[in-house]
Amino acid sequence: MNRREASKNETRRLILRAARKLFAKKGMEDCTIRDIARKAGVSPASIVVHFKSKTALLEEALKGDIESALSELMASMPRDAELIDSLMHLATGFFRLYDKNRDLYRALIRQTIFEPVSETPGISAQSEKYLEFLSHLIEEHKARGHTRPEVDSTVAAMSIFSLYMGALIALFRMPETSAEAVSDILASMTAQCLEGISTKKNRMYGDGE
Amino acid sequence: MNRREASKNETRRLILRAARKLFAKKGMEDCTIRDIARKAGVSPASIVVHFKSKTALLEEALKGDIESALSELMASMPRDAELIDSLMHLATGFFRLYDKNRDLYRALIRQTIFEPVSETPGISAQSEKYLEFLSHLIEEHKARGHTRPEVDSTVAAMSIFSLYMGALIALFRMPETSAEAVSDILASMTAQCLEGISTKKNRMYGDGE
DNA sequence: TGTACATCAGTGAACGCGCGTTCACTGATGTAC
DNA sequence: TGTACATCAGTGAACGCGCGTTCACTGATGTAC
Repeated sequence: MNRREASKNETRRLILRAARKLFAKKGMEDCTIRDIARKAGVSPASIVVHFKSKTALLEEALKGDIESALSELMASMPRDAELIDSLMHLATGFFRLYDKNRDLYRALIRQTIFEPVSETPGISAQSEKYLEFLSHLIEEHKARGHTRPEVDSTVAAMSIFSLYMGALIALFRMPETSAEAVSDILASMTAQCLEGISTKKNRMYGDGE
Repeated sequence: MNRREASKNETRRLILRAARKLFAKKGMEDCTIRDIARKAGVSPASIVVHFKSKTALLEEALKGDIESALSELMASMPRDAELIDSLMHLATGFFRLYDKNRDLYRALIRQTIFEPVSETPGISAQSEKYLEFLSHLIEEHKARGHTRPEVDSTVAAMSIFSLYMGALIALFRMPETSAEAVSDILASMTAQCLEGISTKKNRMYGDGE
């Protein structure tokens, strides 16, 4: 690495450090690019050169926390547990993370969730990774005979992710509700989804059993 | 009603009409409050008096379409159908509505979905109404013996709504994907959720049967 | 019914703000010879 | 190794834009007597 590149990275690092502090302290809306520039000791124009927009900067600023949370959660997965327990381990872990600064994570998710995938490569890659992990988890349970063999694990992963998103919306929409309460709701929904809603005689499974 | 009130309503109506046209034509971001004021023939300040913000104006502008779509869909529900068919009737109906102007509905949902309930009374009331309708639908199927009696219909309604939201996110995130394709994905997820994911021996239901 | 006053919807211009963008520039660093 | 030039990260000031807000105001409408 060049000296030039090194100093570029250093500037980037300074900006990110200032951004993390200021975002955490004042929230997304209440701090400006100029504030962050001042704190980082760089020019506002420099921030725009390094990061496309304030949203992109927020994305980068929080990326590390999200990634390390995900790694930790994956590493601390309960072994040989029921599927519901594994899923709730992951979900509650994320809720706890978001609960540390709801406003900030709400801002992040609101800005990114409805954007075309191409606009938010960072977050998209993380979601994709998470979905794949869920999918593998289900395949694993299938191998152990705990999941119906005719279940498409990709579809199941998307379903579980959707339930998680539904709970996340509830978390952000109801500021007075605790993360634990939202976890409990999600647990109910997930359990129900795993067990099924229709009666036996109305189900199509079991044909091949 | 006073003449004063009548003229107030008329102004409001003029603003909404102009807003609907302009929003539909240019999208949320590309038209300003001043544009709408000009088209409506009123002062920009007048819009702010009538509506709290541009987002609130968008909400009001689209409210009618959403409400009438919901009424129509409820009225045209297939009678004595499978639960999955009823659910997909509703979901595809909404997807078709949103697909008429994805950018506009994306803007609406993005601005409202993560806000505290108190900030978006209009949309919140509509979601609430929809959730209740789903809940009743499930109770109905329970009475017909097609839904497991121990299923909590409120939780089930939230689950189904979450799956719908997940599909909606997909619709907005993937501009090149058709509404039909998203409907198909949702159908898979919903069917799976109704039938269950875990194997029989891993299920807890049937204790009381 | 008529008059005198109060109310209030709407006006239009101005304000301060943050945003992304632009631009000419500086000066350290890299590179070709 | 030394020199002369090219590159490019970063600067700081300015721009135009849309936003919500403010303000003194106008004039039609409502109301009290």
